[in-house]
Amino acid sequence: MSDSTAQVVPSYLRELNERRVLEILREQGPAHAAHIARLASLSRPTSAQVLRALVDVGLVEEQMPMSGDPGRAKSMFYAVSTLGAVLSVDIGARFIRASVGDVNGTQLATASHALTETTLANVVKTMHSVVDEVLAESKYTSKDILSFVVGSPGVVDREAGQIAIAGTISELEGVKLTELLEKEFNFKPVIENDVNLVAIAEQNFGAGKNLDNFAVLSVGSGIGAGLIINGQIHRGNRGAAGEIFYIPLTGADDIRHDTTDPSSGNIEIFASSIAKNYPDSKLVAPYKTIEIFQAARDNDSLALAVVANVAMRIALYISTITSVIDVESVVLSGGIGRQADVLLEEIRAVTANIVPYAPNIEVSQLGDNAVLLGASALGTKIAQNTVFARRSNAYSAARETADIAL
Amino acid sequence: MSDSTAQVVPSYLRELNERRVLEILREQGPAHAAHIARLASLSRPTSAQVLRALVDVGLVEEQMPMSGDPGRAKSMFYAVSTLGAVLSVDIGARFIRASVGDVNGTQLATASHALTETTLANVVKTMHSVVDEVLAESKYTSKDILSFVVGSPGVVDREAGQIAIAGTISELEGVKLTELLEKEFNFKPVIENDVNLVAIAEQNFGAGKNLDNFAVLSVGSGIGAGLIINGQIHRGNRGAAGEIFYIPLTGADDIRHDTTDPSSGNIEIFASSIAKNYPDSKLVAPYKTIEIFQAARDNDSLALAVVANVAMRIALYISTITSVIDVESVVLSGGIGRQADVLLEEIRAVTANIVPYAPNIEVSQLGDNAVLLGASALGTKIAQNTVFARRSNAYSAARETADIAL
DNA sequence: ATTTATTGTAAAGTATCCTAACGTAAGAAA
DNA sequence: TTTCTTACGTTAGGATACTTTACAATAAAT
Repeated sequence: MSDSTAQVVPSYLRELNERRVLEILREQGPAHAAHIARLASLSRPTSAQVLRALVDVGLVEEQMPMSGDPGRAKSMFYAVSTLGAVLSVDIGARFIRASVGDVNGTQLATASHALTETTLANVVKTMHSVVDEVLAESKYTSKDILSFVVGSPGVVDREAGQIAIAGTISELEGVKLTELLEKEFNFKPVIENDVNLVAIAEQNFGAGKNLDNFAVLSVGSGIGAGLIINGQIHRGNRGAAGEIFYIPLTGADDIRHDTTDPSSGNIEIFASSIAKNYPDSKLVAPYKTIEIFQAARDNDSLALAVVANVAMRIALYISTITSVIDVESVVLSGGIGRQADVLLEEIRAVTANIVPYAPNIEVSQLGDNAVLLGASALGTKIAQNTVFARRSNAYSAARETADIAL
Repeated sequence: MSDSTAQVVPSYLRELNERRVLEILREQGPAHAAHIARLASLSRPTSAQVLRALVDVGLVEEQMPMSGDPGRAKSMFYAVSTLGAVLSVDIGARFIRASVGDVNGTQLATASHALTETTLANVVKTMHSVVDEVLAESKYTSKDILSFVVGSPGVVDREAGQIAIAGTISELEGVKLTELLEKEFNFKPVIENDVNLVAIAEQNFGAGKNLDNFAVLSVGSGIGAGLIINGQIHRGNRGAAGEIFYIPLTGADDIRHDTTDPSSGNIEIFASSIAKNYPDSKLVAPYKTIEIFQAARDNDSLALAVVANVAMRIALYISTITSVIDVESVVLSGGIGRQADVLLEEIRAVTANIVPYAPNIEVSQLGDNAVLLGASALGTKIAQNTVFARRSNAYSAARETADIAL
């Protein structure tokens, strides 16, 4: 199945060890050869040799002796971060965000531009302006781009490079985004579902840092999930994994039928519909999601009723995800999900009532840039592979492209 | 995450190649050295050397030159199958089945004994009798056992080696099955959920042979799923993946509340409840599942109504699984699922109506022994690892135990 | 000032793989 | 029948990679 047909030759060992050393250098920071040798379980001579090779190729920088620890004068080795730029873009329904980072994952610039209208033309135009801004701020130019990851709502068809069920930005539907953006930006983008990127972000920087199996449940104008299974993002056979709003859940109909509504309105509509039962509420129409949650924190009766209903529906989806794949943790994200601190206890209680193995349920701490963070984590991996592959032979380059699945 | 801390040394290459050659030999059958060299992308000298090492260790057998093909006289190499026995047991609600196979996956003996009452004592007793029978027939003794895989209903806690939600055999609940069976049979068993084993069976011998992502939906006295994700069985964080009967699906309540009923009765009960609306039906109470399906094939009105209802509910579960993990295919199994040929078209239609990315839906062709086949496939892998590890050094043995996850 | 700890490098040894070349054998072609 | 072709297995040589051992260099500790 996953048997590579590539030859297993001695040079493969060296490649494995070079990748290993580079990764250690990136994760643990600068170190000298003997230290690397210990971390990588290599002998000192081999460690030095591997480092020399990485320096020759420009992936690692050597800083000549400086004092510090006991022992003989020794060089420090750094993973080079100036090889090029990692460009990330988040196409949201209301904002387009972008960031530029280096190969080691450091963010250099971030920006967010409002998306005034959700036409394709305007999406592209806004992308240009926000990308120009972050590139300028980062001091990189488009020629330095090593990877270009774009987060988008909808189901991403990776073969065709297009969006299938775009939801909140319906004009994206059926557009060959890869092709289009490659023309626009002169660099082939990797398109990825936005919730999947949030999951990758949580895996790298958030609540999923040490978890092999968890889900991100994004609740906002629509509802969707991103799954990390066995330490890897799970896209499914056609990229439609996590498209849970199609599940015919008892009592969850209003959430799920709301997905094509660009406003995150259905909470607001629900509030209107039950408002008359809560005359003592201080909330007044038109109801706004944020205000409702704020009022709930102040124990407003209408707000609490609305929030309880949301909690119930979120619990239903969490229960479903757990029942199918039994994750260790579910992280709530998205416009509504990130407000879920008010209803966390309720969600936990309802979930525990439905399923025997309730997961941990937490609220994302990553903020508005979660998609960008994920895009950038993915982009960093891609960039590292690209750079590494440049100096590798054909045989190992083939292996790497296969690995780019992340 | 999955970074092994083990050293990457030259002998690791040899190990990789030895495993590769052995696997080729097991899958493709006997071959001579030059042929293996081509299949494994090795040079002829290396191929010969690897084979010699495997012969020395007893994993491979060499048959001296025989005439036939063109070219110089050449030895044929066989993967040795007489290293020991792979024992598999399927604890079902009504039957306990067992089989003995060799390391290469060939079944040597199979038997099935009725489980007269579902007490723990009787389960153990029946296991003994059926195991004794297959061992005797296979000509192996308990000393030859290399792996012992037991399929059981319920959620398997692999740490504790016990069953959590046993469903159809409630007496298994909370029993430390690993410990108990090790005492009884003098060999430590690997306990695995029965539906998971069906999934492994389908992956190895059935509809999932070339698929990386598919699910087995087992419909019988209860309902459950087994998931192959990324080519691997997915057990979930606590072994509860696929326990889908907890999902609060609209209209599926009767199936899901039936799980503790040891008879596969709910179809029969449903038939009784609507029988009065179908006076022209030739079916008479008490209704039997098998008879209902048979009658449906003859277009009996009551049977068709019952079957349509079952189809709808199955479609709901398939839709849910697909929405969460987007599998390529769903294989129907279990007492009712395997009768689903009558309702396949209906299931497909309803599913396509609910979800945008409906999977292929098929009926299992594996028959009553599916659990055993899966247990035996899993057992074969475990046994191969055990045997291989015996001759390996400590460093590689550690790697293998980690891999036994399958 | 000496000892101790630790680094970097060189040399030697071992393991792995490959290619090239050779001898052998069997069938095909002349 | 003899020669050619094909294919196998093996040996030899060369390349790569990792380890261990040994030793010089250096800074901190004694």
